[in-house]
Amino acid sequence: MLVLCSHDREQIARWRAGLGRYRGRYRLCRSLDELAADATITPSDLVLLDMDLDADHPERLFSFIAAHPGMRIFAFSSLHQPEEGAKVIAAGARGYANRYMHPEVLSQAVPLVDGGEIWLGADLVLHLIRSNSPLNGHPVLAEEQSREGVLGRLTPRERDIAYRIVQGKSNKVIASELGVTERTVKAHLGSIYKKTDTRDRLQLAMLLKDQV
Amino acid sequence: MLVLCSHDREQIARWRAGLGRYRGRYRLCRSLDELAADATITPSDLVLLDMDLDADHPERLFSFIAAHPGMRIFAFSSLHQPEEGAKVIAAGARGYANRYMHPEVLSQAVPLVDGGEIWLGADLVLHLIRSNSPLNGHPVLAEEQSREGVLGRLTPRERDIAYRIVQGKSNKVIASELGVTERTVKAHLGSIYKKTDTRDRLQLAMLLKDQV
DNA sequence: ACGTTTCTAGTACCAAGGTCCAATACCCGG
DNA sequence: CCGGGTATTGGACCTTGGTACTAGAAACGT
Repeated sequence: MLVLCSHDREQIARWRAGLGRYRGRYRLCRSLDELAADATITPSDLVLLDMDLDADHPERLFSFIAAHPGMRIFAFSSLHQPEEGAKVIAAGARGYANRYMHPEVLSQAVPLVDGGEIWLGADLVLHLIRSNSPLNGHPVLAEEQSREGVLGRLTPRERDIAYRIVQGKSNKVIASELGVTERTVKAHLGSIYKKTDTRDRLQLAMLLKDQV
Repeated sequence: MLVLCSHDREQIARWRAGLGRYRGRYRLCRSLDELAADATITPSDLVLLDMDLDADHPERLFSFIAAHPGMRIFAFSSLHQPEEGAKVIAAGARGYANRYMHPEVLSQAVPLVDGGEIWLGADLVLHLIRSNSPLNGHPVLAEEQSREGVLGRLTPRERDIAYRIVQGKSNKVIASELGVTERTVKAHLGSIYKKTDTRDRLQLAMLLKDQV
C-alpha cells in the first residue's frame, strides 16, 4: 500500500500524476501526527512524505524517520539541497527528491524505492561523489565537450555574445561592451536562438551554464 | 538504441533477462576497441558496459568513459566496490551496478539511466553518505550555504514560482498553471527578486539551476 | 483581538526583448 | 570572379518583463 503524506493538494496531484501503476492503491495522510498515529501502517507500506509538512520543525521529521527504521520513506522537499538529502537518507529514508520532480521519472523511481533501493536525483549523486572524491572533474575534457557541443556551431562573435548572455548582461550592455549597436546584438541573438534551438536568453543561459 | 558491451555471454544473458522493454532493440559489442571504433554510436545511445572487459587495464575503461562525456554509460562490475563506483561515476558514467544485479531492478534502473538520471545501488549510496557526513560541517561552500538560506527564506508559493521560472516558463504560462492572474505572478516575482537579491528571471534561474 | 505575513489583484507606465522586413560590406574557398 | 557565410545596421512592430502605488482577504502567531 502506498501512503501519500502531504497537506498540499497540489503536491498530492503531482504525485498522482506519476503513479499510474499504483492508481487507486493508495491512501492519504494530512500531517505527521496523523501518520504517526495510524496503526494500520505496516512495514510493507511505502510512504511518500512531503518534507514541507512541518517546515518549522524539521527535526520532528528526521526523528520520525529514524523512529521507523523498517518503513520505506520517500521524502520530497522543495529545498532539494544536498545536505538535506544526505541527512534524510542517513536518518533512514529510502528516497529524496525534488517535489517538482518530473512525473515520468517519479513513476520509475517509486517502484525502485518500493523494492528497497535508494533513490537520489542525478545532481545529488554527483554532489556526493564530487565532495568526497579527491580526483574530480577534468576541466580540459569539459572544455572540449563544450566546443564540440552547442557552442561549436556558433561563430566567434555569436559565442562571445552567448557568453555574455550567460553572465546576465542586457543587450544594451553587451552592445556598448562590443562597440556595436543594440540592433546588431539582437541580430546575433536571433541567429544564436535558431542554431541552438532556444526561444530566449533564459533558455540559452540554462543550456550553456554548465558549459561556459 | 541500446548497446550491450561485454565479452561474456552469460553477462549478456543476464542483461537480456532484465530488458523486456528493450527487447530486440539493442546490439552487441565484444570489446572496448570495437565500441570505440563503432562510428554508428550516437549520443542518444545507452551503453551497458561490462567493466570486466579489460580487467587488466582498468584505466583504459575510465579514459574511454571520460573521452565520451555525452554518452550515457551504465557500468557493471563484478567487484561492486564503493570506490570503484565513485570513480566510474566521476569519470562520467551514469550508472554503476553489480553485474549480478536482479533483473527486475535492472529493468527499472535502465530507463532511468536512459533518461539521464544516475543509478547507484542502495549500498553505494549509503556508503557515500556515511563517508561524507563527518565532513558535513566543514567543507565550506559559501555559495552553497547562501543558496540554502536564499531558498529557505521564500514562501511556498514563491518557491513554486521560482521553480517554474527555472523551467523557462513565461509569467503568462505560470499564471494559467496556477490559476491566478499574471499580475499576481509578477507580485510574487518582485518579492522573490528582493529576497534573493536578483534583478530578473535570468539571474534567478542561474542561481537556482543546480538545485532543480 | 490585533498585528504580521502571505496571497491575491488592479492600473498604469516604461524598459527590454524578440521578430519581421531589408541592406551594405568583408573575407574566403571553389 | 562569384557564391556563401559572417558582421554589421536600420526601422517598424508587438510581446514580455519589471516596477510603483495601492489594497482586500485569509491565515497565523501572540
